[in-house]
Amino acid sequence: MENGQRELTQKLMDAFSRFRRLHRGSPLPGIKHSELRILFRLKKIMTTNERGARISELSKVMRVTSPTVTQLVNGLEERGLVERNVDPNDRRSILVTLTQEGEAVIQEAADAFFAEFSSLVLYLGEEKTMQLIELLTESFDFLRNNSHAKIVGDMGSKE
Amino acid sequence: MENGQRELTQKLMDAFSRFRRLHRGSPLPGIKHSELRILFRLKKIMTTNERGARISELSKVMRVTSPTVTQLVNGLEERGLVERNVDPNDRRSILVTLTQEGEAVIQEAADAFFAEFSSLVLYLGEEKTMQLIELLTESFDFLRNNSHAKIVGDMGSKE
DNA sequence: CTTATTATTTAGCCTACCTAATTATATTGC
DNA sequence: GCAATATAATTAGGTAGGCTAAATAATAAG
Repeated sequence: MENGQRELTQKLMDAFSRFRRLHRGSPLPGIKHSELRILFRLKKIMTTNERGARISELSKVMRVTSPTVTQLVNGLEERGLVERNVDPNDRRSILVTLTQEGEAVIQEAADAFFAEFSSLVLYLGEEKTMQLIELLTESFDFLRNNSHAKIVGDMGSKE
Repeated sequence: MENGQRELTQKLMDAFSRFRRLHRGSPLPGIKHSELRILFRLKKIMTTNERGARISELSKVMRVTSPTVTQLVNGLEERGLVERNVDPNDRRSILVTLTQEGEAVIQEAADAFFAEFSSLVLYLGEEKTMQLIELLTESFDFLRNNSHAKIVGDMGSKE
């Protein structure tokens, strides 16, 4: 591989790696990003299905395993942001629903979340923001279509 | 907030969220992604400075804390991929160097590891890649410092 | 009615980071 | 020259956000 290209590749990798860490700060004190993702998903699902979402449904749509969803729901349930109810039609399943408190947190968090990104948009300016969006999208599409499944896909498969 | 701005923000959030999911994965069996990043960095630094890299130098350039670097170097040292030596000019510092085994691992891993990203670099081209790196870095630094108030435009001085 | 399948949970582990405090050395101010 | 301060690295312990394998419970299939 040519030298300049190797260096560019390395810098890009580093940039991606740092970037991944951005999602770790909590947008709202007392609530984790992963928990917020559950709440947002739940809200979305409940707009078309009032009965709530099954663990497996959340797991599938969020692309995480069900034990992961279970844990997150545990935390949210303890704080009264969601509720668990056995599905009467299939008692193996549980239906997770948002409580009023959960709704309130979503409202609050959405604003904080949005504020963070919108301040970035202001900081970068319109032109750079559009560039960034375009480049991310382009990269996403390329990597998705070329999923050689090395860096991007599995390869983390435990042996 | 103005409307176009709001839409830009929304798009940026979407792009980030989609993009983040792509960046997962681990390197070759027996070596972690984070360790490989150290090795690559070390190799690069050693091309211009044979004496090796200080922990603080790696920490700075990789934008992780020095305890993190220490831990990673520990693991690599145990497996004989790097060596620690006290800097004779400043005995507080240690100089980390690649061993032959480390070089070998890099060789072995490099093609597989770089393949995905380097194909992206080729796809985007040099100019767009550099743009992307810069924008990601800028965004990272901004969001990390999380200073919503400061919208000062000092866009200089990277690295 | 036994067996297989499915949904969720429990237990325990992993990566990739972090902060606070400690240790060892260097640098500065008097 | 030496006490105070600053800096480099390490140690100790924690966190977020996952994961797998095995256990539990309920349903479906033969």
